[in-house]
Amino acid sequence: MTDTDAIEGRRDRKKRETRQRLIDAAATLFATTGFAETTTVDIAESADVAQRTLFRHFATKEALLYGDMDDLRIALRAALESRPGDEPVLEVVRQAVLSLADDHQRNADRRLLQARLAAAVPSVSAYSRAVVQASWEREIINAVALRLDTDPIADPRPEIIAGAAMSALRVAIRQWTTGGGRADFVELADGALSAIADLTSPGAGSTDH
Amino acid sequence: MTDTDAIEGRRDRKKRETRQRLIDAAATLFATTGFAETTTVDIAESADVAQRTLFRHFATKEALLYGDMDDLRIALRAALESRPGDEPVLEVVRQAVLSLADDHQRNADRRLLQARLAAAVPSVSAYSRAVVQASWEREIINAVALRLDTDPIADPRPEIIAGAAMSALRVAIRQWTTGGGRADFVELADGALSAIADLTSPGAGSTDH
DNA sequence: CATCGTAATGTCAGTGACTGACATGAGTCA
DNA sequence: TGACTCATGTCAGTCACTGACATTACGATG
Repeated sequence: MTDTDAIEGRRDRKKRETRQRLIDAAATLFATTGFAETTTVDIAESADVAQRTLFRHFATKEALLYGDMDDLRIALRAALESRPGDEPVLEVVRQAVLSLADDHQRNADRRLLQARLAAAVPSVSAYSRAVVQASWEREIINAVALRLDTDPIADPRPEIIAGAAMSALRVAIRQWTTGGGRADFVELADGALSAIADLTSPGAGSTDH
Repeated sequence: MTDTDAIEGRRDRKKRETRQRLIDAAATLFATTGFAETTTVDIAESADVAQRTLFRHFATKEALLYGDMDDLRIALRAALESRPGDEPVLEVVRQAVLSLADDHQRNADRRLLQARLAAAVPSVSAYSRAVVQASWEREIINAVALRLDTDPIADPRPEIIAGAAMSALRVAIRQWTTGGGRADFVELADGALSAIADLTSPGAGSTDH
């Protein structure tokens, strides 16, 4: 189905399982005991591995909380690449953001935990912004630059479009989190994204109080 | 001149001086020895205080590197508030970003050091994005919301405009840093900011490869 | 199936950021 | 001068994270 299933042997499977046990153990402990209150030794013991093994799988405690985010970034990239080449850029970005909506609905508990900890713990907030969201932003920048046939280093437009999109996404995530994950993420995202389109067509950049 | 000079006594002055000595000692050591290679004990000794005193002034090692950024945020706010009420929002944001340009030209060495460390050290990058830049972004969001007479929590437009502006600012800072601080920051910022205006008038959000 | 190389994990002993508790001394104010 | 406050010093501790080395489990190869 994907491209990473090149006949996985027992060794690779065990490694992947250990990694997943660590992620799940961490999420459970963070949810019940709190982020700061949970030590990496606690998590390692709960996953039945040595602390050293934990740090071979994850560089930081924060990375452990967001351990399942690589899949999400890959899904985002896939969504960006799957759109027809002549589709308007904003629509491509919209579809990409909506691919994240799907995930949030399916993994609501985990995403809510991450969002709540990001709101409460500075180091988690920093990781979320500077690592997780920045990686999404880079995917969008590259995809937009490709479609505009431009150099994302010299031309600021891809980065600006991506920045606006990420802000819309953050608004949607915040509203979704505030509502306890009960609201329809697609609606929220569409609402925020439409504000970008409003900027690009009417003169919303001028006075209108 | 400002509003924080409510007759500063000797005690407050000494506290401020200690804080400044820590900032300068840290910058010097970071520049000569490297960020990771410099310990907080080194910095404290270089500033002739106890390590405990360092951590009473700054919560983290990263905060120490960006210890002079509060002034910058205050300047940004002042720039946002000083613009006439009927000025177009994008022009207000432009003036605010340009107020940061002034500072970068004046404190080029310090800003280059911060930018270079942010590019090289993950924890510094995270702090820069999630603390420093996020605080600027909040200032812009609030100012834009005020001018659009809208609620920045419910209405996504202020946050999206601020997100686009922050992306433009990041592009300008990156280009300025890449050029060793020799380029004209105002030109770079104007170049990046004009890409926002391009989005709001012509149909740059559609196909145009 | 025995063997050998390799990759994952365990063990152990650090380093260094950061914190709480308590002591001290300088600055301020009556 | 004397009481009071607040910045700082001292000290001991916790915990995230790392390097070095030993060990065990896989997997390929004869």
